[in-house]
Amino acid sequence: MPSATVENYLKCILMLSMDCDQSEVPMGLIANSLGVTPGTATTMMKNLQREKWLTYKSRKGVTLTSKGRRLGMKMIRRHRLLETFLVDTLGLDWSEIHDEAEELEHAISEKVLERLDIFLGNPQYDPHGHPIPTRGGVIRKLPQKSLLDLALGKKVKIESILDQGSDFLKFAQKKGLMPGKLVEVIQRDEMADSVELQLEKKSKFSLGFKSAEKILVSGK
Amino acid sequence: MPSATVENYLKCILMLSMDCDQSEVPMGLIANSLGVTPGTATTMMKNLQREKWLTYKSRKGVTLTSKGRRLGMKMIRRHRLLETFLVDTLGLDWSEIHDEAEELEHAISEKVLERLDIFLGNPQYDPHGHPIPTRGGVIRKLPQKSLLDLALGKKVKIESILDQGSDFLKFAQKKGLMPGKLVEVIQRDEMADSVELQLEKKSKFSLGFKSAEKILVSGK
DNA sequence: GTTTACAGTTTGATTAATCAAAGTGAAGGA
DNA sequence: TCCTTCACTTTGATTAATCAAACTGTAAAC
Repeated sequence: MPSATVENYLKCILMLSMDCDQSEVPMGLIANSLGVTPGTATTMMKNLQREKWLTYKSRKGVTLTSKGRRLGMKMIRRHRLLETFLVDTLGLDWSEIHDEAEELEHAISEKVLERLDIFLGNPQYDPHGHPIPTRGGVIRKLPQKSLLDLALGKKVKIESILDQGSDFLKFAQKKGLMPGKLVEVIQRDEMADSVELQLEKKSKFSLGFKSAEKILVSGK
Repeated sequence: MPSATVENYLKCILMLSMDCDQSEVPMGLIANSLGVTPGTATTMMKNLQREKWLTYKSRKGVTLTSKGRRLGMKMIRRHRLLETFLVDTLGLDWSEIHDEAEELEHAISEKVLERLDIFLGNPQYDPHGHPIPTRGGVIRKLPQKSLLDLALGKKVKIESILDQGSDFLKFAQKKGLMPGKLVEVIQRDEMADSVELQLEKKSKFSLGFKSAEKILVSGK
């Protein structure tokens, strides 16, 4: 059985390969997002290759095997179902669940997870609007449109928040930037690098481009 | 923060010191119940002493410090609350929850645990009838009377099952030997080393002395 | 084409947890 | 008192995961 460390590496590599959308994930990204030194990542990739989780090409990067992709997907499923449980059932704060789920995902068995899934009513999205992979490892695509791509004056529904950091999430929650809420971009200032937003029944506020890009909205 | 291994050692030592009722717990018992070699236990005890979890006397045994007892008790609380959750909320089988809780207890935070406690309605006993320590580390005593100490023909309530093994638990569950059920000893055979039992609305069956001793009943 | 910068690799060491097997001390039998 | 036994301790080795720091390959910059 894979260790918690192996589970973390594979989940991380899968997520990187999903958003960089490149089959070959470079060492640097991996080391960086797991907070280990490059040497550690290199050593680890060789071990993971030996156990057929991925293929590793020196100075190129790694590609998950289907075995590796399956485990990575399983970890994402666990993580997101756990986050859903922590918010919906136990009432934890939206911004504090990531780290909790990060621990629990390595300790929960398949059996308990599937019971939890049933108990929660087979949710499709976690509290941040991220799609939960099915038991078979299929995951819905996120909308590709963010607040940055939005025409002025158009009201759209927030779908997903692309940030796991508790600081940004705390801010987003306070402002009402949460999945399901309606939002409108009323101003856009290229020079100031920011957009001005209006949420229903809330006062206006503005958001830098970098942050606005993290708020995904429905495509219609 | 203590590792899962340290948490296991301390929980184990606390449980041993509670049922052997001796402040000094011998090495052999510890090594045996954790399934490690004696040498491993000795080495570990020295490390645990260095970090003030216990005091270790060579060839005598170990005694938990109050810091050690507190952590051990916290682990028992986590374990039993988790078992309660797995049975009451997720509907897992009575006999399959021990190992699941054994993993989860190292991954769940104080915060999540206390939310879970509230969600479950502050249960006093786990599904096997074992008392759940309070947040402050106080634990109720188990009844001291087992089916072996019972006068013939007296109907009493089952309080607790002193066995974590899934085989015995599966058997007990099938027979209806569960906390809350009423039971009566109708025969007792010293030679055959067994007692004959009658549960309400069930057929009679018999139980060896060793097993009968694991079924605790109310004192009245 | 050289050169250089930097991404990535190698090497040597460390820490926690473990085992096997050799060694030892103390309590009870002779 | 001496000896034996067995519980416990010591020693030397292993595995997974990590780091710091020295080294190297390659692609872009000159």
